[in-house]
Amino acid sequence: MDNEQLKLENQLCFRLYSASRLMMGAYHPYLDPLGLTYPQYLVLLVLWEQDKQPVCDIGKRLLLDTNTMTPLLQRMEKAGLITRTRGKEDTRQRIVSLTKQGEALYEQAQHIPESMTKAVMASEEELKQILQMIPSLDKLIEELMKIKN
Amino acid sequence: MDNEQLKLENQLCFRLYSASRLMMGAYHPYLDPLGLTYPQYLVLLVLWEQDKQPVCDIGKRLLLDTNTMTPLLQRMEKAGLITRTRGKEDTRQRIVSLTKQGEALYEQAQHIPESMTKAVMASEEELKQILQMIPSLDKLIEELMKIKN
DNA sequence: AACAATTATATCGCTTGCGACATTAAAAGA
DNA sequence: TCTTTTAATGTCGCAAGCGATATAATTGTT
Repeated sequence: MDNEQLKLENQLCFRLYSASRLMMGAYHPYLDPLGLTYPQYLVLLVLWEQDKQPVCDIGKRLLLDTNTMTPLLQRMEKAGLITRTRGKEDTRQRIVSLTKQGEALYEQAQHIPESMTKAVMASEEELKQILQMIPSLDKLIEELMKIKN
Repeated sequence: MDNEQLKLENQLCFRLYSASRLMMGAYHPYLDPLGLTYPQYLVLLVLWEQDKQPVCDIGKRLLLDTNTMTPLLQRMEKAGLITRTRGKEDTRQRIVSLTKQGEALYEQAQHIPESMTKAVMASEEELKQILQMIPSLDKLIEELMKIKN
C-alpha cells in the first residue's frame, strides 16, 4: 500500500480529531470539580455572555443541532444549572436561562482559560505558534460550513 | 460577564472541536458508500500501512485506549472488515488482520484524500494556509500527550 | 519458585454526536 | 382565509469516547 496520502501521518483531519480529544481531556482537571463536561461548559460560556437564549441560538453558536442540544440541556436542567421555559412570542421556542447555581459557576470558571494556557504552554514561542493557528482554523471551519449540505 | 478569555470566540479548543466534527462530517459522502465510519476508516488506514497488528499498537497510533478500540474492532469484525485472533507468543494480545473485504476497500479509498482536498479547498492559497497548521498541531498534540497523566 | 508489578484486553455505565423522523407552531403565498 | 412551507423542538437508535473496574497473562523481583 503505497498511496502516500492514505497514510495516517499525512492526514490533517486525524490531527484535528486527536488535538480536539486531547484538549477536552486536558480540561478535565478543571471541569470535574465543577461537575461539568466540556460541551456543558461550552453551553455555559454562551449563556454567561448572554442569558436567556432559545435553544436554536445556542446551537448556532456551538454548531450543534437540536438532536444534540436537547438531551444536553435536559441533563443540565436536571443538574440544576439551567431552566428551560417556553417562549412567549414564539411558543415553539425553549428559552434557556441560567439558574443561580449556573450563574455562580462563572466565578469558579474564571481561572480556567489561564490554567489551560499554562498547562499546555511549553514555552512562550510555542504558545505563539499554536495561537497562530486560529485564523487558519476559522477559515477551515468557514469552508466546511459552506459544503455542509 | 466581562472576562474576555471566557468568551467562545477566544477559545482555541472550541475551534478544534468544531473543525474536527465538521471534518468528520465532510468525510461522510466518501465513507458512507464504503459502509465506514471515520474511526473505522482510521483503523483501516493503520492496517493498510501494516497488516496484522495487536490492538494496543493500533490504539497507540490512533491515541485511543482499549475501552474504545475493543468495541470499535468488534463492530468491524462483525462487518467482515477484519479478524481478531489470539497472539501466539503473547496470548493476551489480539492480532487484528484485514479480511479480503477489508483489504479490497483500499482500492475504493484511493480517491478519498484528493476528493476531500478538493471539497474543502476554496483556493490554492487557503489550502496552503490550512496545511501550514500541521506542524503547530503536531506540537500541540505533543504537549497535550505530555500532560496526559 | 513464589510473589508483586505491569501489560493487554475486555466490560459497564454514562455523555456526546448525529442521521432519520415526528410534532407543533409560526410565516409566507395564493 | 386557507394552504403550503419553513422553523423550533423533540425522540429514537446507533457509534464513539472514556472513566472505572475486572481478568488473565507476562515480566520483574526477591
